[in-house]
Amino acid sequence: MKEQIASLFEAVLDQWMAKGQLTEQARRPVHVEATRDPAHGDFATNVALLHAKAMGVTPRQLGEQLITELAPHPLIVGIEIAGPGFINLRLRADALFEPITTCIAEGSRYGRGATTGRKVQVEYVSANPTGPLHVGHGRGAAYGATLSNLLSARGHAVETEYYVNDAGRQMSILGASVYIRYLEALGHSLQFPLGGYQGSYIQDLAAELIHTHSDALARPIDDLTRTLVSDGEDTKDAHIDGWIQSIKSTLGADWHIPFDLALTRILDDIRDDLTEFSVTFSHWFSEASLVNTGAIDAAIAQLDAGGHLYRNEGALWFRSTAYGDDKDRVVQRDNGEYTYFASDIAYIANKFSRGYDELIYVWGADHHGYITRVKAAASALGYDPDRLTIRLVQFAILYRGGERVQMSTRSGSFVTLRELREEVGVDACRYFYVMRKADQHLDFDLDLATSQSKDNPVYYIQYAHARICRVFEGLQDQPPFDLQRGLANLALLEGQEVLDIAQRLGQFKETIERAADSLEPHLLCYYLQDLAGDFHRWYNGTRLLVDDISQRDARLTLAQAVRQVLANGLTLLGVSAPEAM
RNA sequence: GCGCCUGUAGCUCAACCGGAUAGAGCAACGGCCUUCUAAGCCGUAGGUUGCAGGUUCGAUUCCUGCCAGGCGUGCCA
Repeated sequence: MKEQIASLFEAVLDQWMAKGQLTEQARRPVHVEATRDPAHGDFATNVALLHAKAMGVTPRQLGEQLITELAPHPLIVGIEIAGPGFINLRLRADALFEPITTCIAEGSRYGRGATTGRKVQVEYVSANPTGPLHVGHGRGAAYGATLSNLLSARGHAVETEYYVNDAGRQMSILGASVYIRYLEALGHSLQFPLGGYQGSYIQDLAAELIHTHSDALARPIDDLTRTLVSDGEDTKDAHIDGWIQSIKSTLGADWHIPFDLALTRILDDIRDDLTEFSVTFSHWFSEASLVNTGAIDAAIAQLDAGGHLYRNEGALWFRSTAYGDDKDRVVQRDNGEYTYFASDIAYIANKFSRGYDELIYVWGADHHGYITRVKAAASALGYDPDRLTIRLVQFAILYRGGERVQMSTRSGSFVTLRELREEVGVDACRYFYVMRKADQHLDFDLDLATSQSKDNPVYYIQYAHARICRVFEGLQDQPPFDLQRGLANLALLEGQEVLDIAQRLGQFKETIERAADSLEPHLLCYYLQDLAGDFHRWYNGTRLLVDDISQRDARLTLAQAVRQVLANGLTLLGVSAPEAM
């Protein structure tokens, strides 16, 4: 409907341009919006305000001219100029019910856009597989998944990806941690390194290693520790690196046994964890594959050929300052090892080579400093950095009993995503994570999320859905519901509440578009809360199952449309739409 | 120091790429259940949108400066 109205105005602007009254430069797109105040009619546009100055008349004068030249439309029954120059339009009552009809016709597809042909990749979570996901990863997971759903509903071809950091130093530390725990469990006396992974899951993995390999992997402790520097707050990095080196050289090919065990088990755990959270990926991309296929060498060679690299103090540097970075970045250390950033560069090249129109990265807010260098790398590789979008997700702060829950990875006292899910449930968890703008801190109130009370916004929406389901259950003793009869009698619907609902239903699609285009899923949360509120208000004052069959079915048709949109919206959020509560 | 983000009701947050009287929820107060779930609804109260300028018909929104808070600023990953 909006599009129809807008095109009427566009046609007038076209005429003006043809007659030379309006220049290309001064022309603005026509924006039609649903009014907030019923006194302003049903729809309004500010075209007159936008073009008045360029055309040398007052907005109200231009409005008058627009109205007289506007082609008549059978559904527009009122048109007037108001305020500083808004044009308010009033539609025939049955036209306002159009969203109901469309919603019923399209069902679960209602709200989805036509295929855009745009290919988008969303990479998110991508947590190091060195331990279970914690609550910080949870927000990125919920945000990325919901965003992907929205982009898909928007009509884009969406692929999702988890980048597995299975090649870096952190993974070596993980493998070493498991191996040291393994030695410990076999009775060797040693001090577990400060720089190792402390969590109890490491001991579990060591126990599994004993189960499968007995003591076959054990080596004399003195051989392993001979060259180690002492462990301490200042030397823990050197200490654990020493361990890694001695374990690798002593174990030789057997090193991959504890390493692969740890990687496989933890990655499986992460995958299960996310699946239970309704978060799945099209691809799991291995960083190690970039190493093995020579992709890193190739990418670095490409940068070198382009003159973007130089040597300094033995290291190889990328001149990212040429693209606005604060300082140049090392891609290869003086010891010959590539940095993590080198993998990132190869990964960027790999992604672009797969033909996506847009690459979206979802990162934790602590990665803020990496945006510039990654975009710089994309530019230096010859790609358009604007096709690469990076969204930062701020951390969630948990509150329990009004107190902030302290979390520390080091002490192992962090809250895992799994624990959070089990405490508050997937539905509340998914909803709470995305209900706020991603780049803002999120106060996650555990008490509120777990409370089965009216204060809990996710229940408010689900309750509206369940209520509608209950009404339909009440039909059992009555003549069956006839959808066609309902659609034919929509004109019997009365009251401002009904108009509000119909208007809201009509905004579902544009809400999805807006949320997808701005990468802000929280808009959908607010929309669903508003729609649920519209419904509760109507329901409270209107009995649906009345004796008059025509009236009854008209009301049930409206209820059905609301239920459909609530279900469609909740599905996009990864939240269930319960039939009973 | 530099860079980015954020300042809106007592609290947590909205405000449709500049629009009409800045909106919800919670907290406070007062009402509504013999009728489809009261996990609901209605009403009252609550604001100089951090401060000061600028741009314009119009600014919470855009620009500048200041104030306050957060994050980032490793040959770490």
